[in-house]
This record gives sequence, structure tokens and C-alpha cells, in this order.
Amino acid sequence: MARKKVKLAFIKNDVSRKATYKKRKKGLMKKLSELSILCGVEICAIVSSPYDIEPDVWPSAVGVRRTLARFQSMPESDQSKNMVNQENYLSKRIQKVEEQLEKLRKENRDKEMREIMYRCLVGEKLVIKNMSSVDLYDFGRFLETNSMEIRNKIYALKKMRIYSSSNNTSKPN
Amino acid sequence: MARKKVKLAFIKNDVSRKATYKKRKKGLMKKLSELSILCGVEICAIVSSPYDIEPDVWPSAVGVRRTLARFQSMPESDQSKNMVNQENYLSKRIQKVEEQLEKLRKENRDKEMREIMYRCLVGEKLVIKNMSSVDLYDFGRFLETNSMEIRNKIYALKKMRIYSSSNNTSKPN
DNA sequence: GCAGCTATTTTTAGTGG
DNA sequence: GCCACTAAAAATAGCTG
Repeated sequence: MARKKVKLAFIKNDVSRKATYKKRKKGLMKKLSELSILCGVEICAIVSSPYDIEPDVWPSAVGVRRTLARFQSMPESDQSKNMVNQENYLSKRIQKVEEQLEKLRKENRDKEMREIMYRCLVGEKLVIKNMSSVDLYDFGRFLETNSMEIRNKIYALKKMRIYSSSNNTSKPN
Repeated sequence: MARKKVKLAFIKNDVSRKATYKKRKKGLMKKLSELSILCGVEICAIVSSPYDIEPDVWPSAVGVRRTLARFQSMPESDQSKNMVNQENYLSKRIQKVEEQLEKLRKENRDKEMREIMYRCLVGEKLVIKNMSSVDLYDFGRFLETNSMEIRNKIYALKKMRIYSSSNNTSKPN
């Protein structure tokens, strides 16, 4: 699903088949994890491939057997309260770290916008011309939400320039 | 993953949890199908949810039993060798996210320094005066490691200013 | 509750080191 | 073979009828 659309058929090329397998297995495991965490459902999966001698199992041999047991309609229940706790604990940590990440990303974006602003003030007219459309869009939004602050800033800067240029002969060269 | 980023945590709202479950189960089944077709591997999955009385299985009850039979016929030690349990999987993700965080922090630092630089160029003399000693130290290091780039930048900026100010009457006011 | 819509996020095919 | 990157493709959260 990228760069090129692939046909839904066995990939003949050994190298790319293996590469695809590894990438997609990873993605699949992530999806399994997300579904079980988001919705609190019991899932198991087994992937037997020629690339790994042993099959990959989700979430664990025990979990698989447990879910299998239910599948075969034989009641057998909770032995892994412990695991659920760990799961909760770890997903909370992920959540926390991802929140930090998100915050930092926002800050980062803001700093970028500030840099662009200053570069404009400094006279780099090309800055905006060379921005990608996505960045331009963001910059527009940034300007909207910060217009007051920026106007004040620009005003202050102009005053400073006027002051400094009337002090020393600012005649270009 | 759309309209809004969702936190990786149990969805408390019953309605949206069910909706998410149905959408994601569909997506998961599609992914399972694609992986098995593209790479010719044997996969099975079982999803037991409170929303469906019968668990959903992929690819079919027969296929599941076949894969499971193979899985169960191997010694237990082998079964758990390749186990991808929540704990391992999630801690790997945490690790990765924390790496991203670190990278972003570095970028952030860099952007701050750039902002300071531009603010200096723009004429805000007070910037440096008001910096904390820690920041000043960092800024010094930033200047050292980027001096060449900065010198070039400043040179270019000076030329631009001269050009633009000799073009339009840059008389203050 | 469910089916369809899209803005947005996430996944991934191809690529180069 | 593995990792990081990026453009393109796919999945999906929140909405609407």
C-alpha cells in the first residue's frame, strides 16, 4: 500500500516477499495489540511461516491455548490476571510517553513557525516561496492563532530598527 | 487513526468501543487475509468478544484447527520461543517512542538556538542578555559547531538587505 | 444500531546507505 | 540482511442521515 499499489496475489520475488512478510507481520501484531487493548477483547493469532522456524504467536502460548479452549467451547478461565496487569501498566506507560511526544511535537512546530517568522523579518523572502504546501498551511494557521502577538512583535521590531537606523547611518553600504 | 488520534487505552464509552471493535475487526481480518495471500503463510486468528456470541475465526474453523494442531504438536519449549507477548512487544514500542522523544528533544534544542540567532539578526539585542547561563552555554556550543553555516547565512542576509534596501526606499517610516 | 462520508492518521512499497 | 526515509495507499474516528 504505498509507492505503488500491489496486486493481492502471491509475491513471486523471494526477497520482496520476505520483506513484505516482515513488515506486515509487524503491522499485524500492532493491530492485534491495539484491538485487544482498545476494546478489551480476547484475541489470539498464530503465524506459521517458512521464514521463521517457529510460528509467531499472539499474545502468548498460554493466551493462545486459553482462547483456543474457549473456541472449542470448553470452559477454562482466568490464569493470567498478572499479564493483564502488565498489559495495563505498559500501555499506560506508552500512553504517557506518547503524550510527551505529542507535546514536544507541538512545541517543535511552534518553534519552526517562529523561525520562519524571524527569517521573514530578517528579509529572507524566499523562505515562504520554498515552503511545502503543508508547511504553508500550518504557517497560515500559526499566523491566524498568533496574529496579535506577531503584530505586536513586528511593531516593536520596527520601532527598534527605526531607532537604530536613525542612530547610525543605516544607508546601505 | 483518523479525525482525531486516539489514546491506546480501553475505550470506556460502550457505544464507541463497539463501533471501534467492529471496524477494527474488519480491518484486522483483511490484513490477515492479505498477509496469507501475499506471502503464502499459514495464519489463524480467533477473536472472542462480548459483542458476538461465537468467536470470530480466521480463516475458518477448519483452518484454525489445522494450524493449532500443528502448534500444539510441538514441544512447549518451542512454542514459547517465538512468543510475542504483550510485554515484550509493548516494551519495544516504549523503547522506540522514547528514542523518538530524545531525537525530538535534540531537534527542539536546535530550533531554539536558531530562533535565538534570528532574533539577534533581527535586532533584539536583549535576547542574549536575558538568556539563562545554561542556555548561553548551549548557544555558545551551537555557535561553535555551526559557525561556518552561520557565517554564510549572515553574509547572505547582509547581501539581501543591501539589495532590498537599495531597491525600495528603506527610509525608516 | 448501522452504513456512508472524509479529514486525518497509520501503514507500507520502494529505495538508498 | 537491516534500518531509516518518504511518497503513496489504506485504515479509521467522529459525524451524519
